[in-house]
Parts: sequence; structure tokens; C-alpha cells
Amino acid sequence: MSTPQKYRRIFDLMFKAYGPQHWWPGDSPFEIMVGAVLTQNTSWSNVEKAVVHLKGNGALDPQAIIDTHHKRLASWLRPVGYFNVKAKRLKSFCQWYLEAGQFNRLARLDTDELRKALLSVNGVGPETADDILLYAFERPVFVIDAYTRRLFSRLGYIGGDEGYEALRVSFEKKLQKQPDLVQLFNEYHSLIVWHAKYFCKTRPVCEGCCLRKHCTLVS
DNA sequence: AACCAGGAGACAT
DNA sequence: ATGTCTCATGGT
Repeated sequence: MSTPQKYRRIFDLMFKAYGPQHWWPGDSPFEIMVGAVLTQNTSWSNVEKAVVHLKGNGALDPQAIIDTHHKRLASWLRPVGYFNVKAKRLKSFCQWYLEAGQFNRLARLDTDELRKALLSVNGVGPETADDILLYAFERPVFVIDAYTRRLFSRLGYIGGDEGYEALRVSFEKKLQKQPDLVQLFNEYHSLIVWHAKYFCKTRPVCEGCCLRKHCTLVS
């Protein structure tokens, strides 16, 4: 089987097993961006609690977040952990977002320009930037996370210690001939996350691979 | 009771 | 460029 087919096959196996994931959860592009920052190294269920706090205080809005005192904002973010750093990150993101002209202005930039701009923000690293590019701006970007590394290194498709950009470009190149890249990358990343969360409780769909760090099912 | 969660920045080497 | 430390709550 050719390499592109191998990568496509893993997607097909997971899609057949789990179905469409309807990502990213959120009612607006801005909510998706906020969620992307808050979910760093944090479970999504905790992010939902923080988002409820923001909405309940009418603060799911860039200007409102900037105007909220750090102490108060941090208290709303308490469930996500790292609430002091994330309050600061959220403020610096909102500051940039307003100065950049918000969604409609940013949407004019091409994908690489937009990624560069996102990465200039304190608190937005490569994965968060690509989450935002894919799920808020609907750009054909393959998101690399810890699960993606584990899954494909255990499948023997990658080494696992490649740099972020090298992996992203590699995945995008291998799948570039596939139709509807935005939809494919959207489902692919979300399926990997779902697979990681529920695989151990069900059964393998891909060569007996489990995504937990110390899984003994994998040689 | 350890382990893990949809990472990133600061800092040293 | 690459490795280590810190940030911190909540579920299993």
C-alpha cells in the first residue's frame, strides 16, 4: 500500500468505527479560539465549566475579557487549571484579536500569514495556532498533538520525535491528493482525540494500538 | 493514590 | 536547536 493510502486508511477505520465528530464545540469562531487556549493540557469537560462562567458573566467577548480584572477572570477560569497563566494568555490573545481587526479582517490573510500572526501571541503555540486555523478559520491544516505522535509512532509510520512543523507538513503532503481537505483534517484530528479517550474501553480499530502513555497492548 | 488531560513559555545548556 | 521546570484543577 502506498504511503498516502496508509494514512487515509487509518482515517477510514476510525471514521467507520466512530462516525463524524462534529468539531470544534462552540457557538462562534471566537468561542472556538477561547476554547483552544483554555484546553491546553486540560480536559475538555473542565473547559466547558469555564466557558459557562464566561457566558454567565457576559464575558465571552474580547473587550469584556480585557476589561475584567485579572483576579476575577482567573476565578472564572479556575476549573481549567493554570488559571493564572491562562487568564494572562486569554487577555493577550484578546488584545491581539481586537488590534488585528477581529475575525473578518484576519480572514483576509492567507494561511501562513495568519499562522505567523497567531504564533506571535503570548500563549498561542503551534498546536493552538493550528486548532484555530482549522476549526475557526477553516483552513486545510493538519493539527499535530501528543495523541497524533503516539498513534503514528506506534503504527511505525513516524519516529515520534520530529519537530512540530516537520510533522504537520509531512501529514499534509501525504494527504494532499485527498478531496475536501478542511473536512478531512477536521474529522481526522477529532477522531484521533476520540480514539485516545475511548479506545481502551472498547476494542482496537487500528493494529491493536492504544494511545495511553504506558499502554501494554502495544509492542 | 498515582496518573492523566485536545501545551506553551522561560530558562539553561 | 534541544531538554527541563512550572503552571493547577478535576476525573478515573
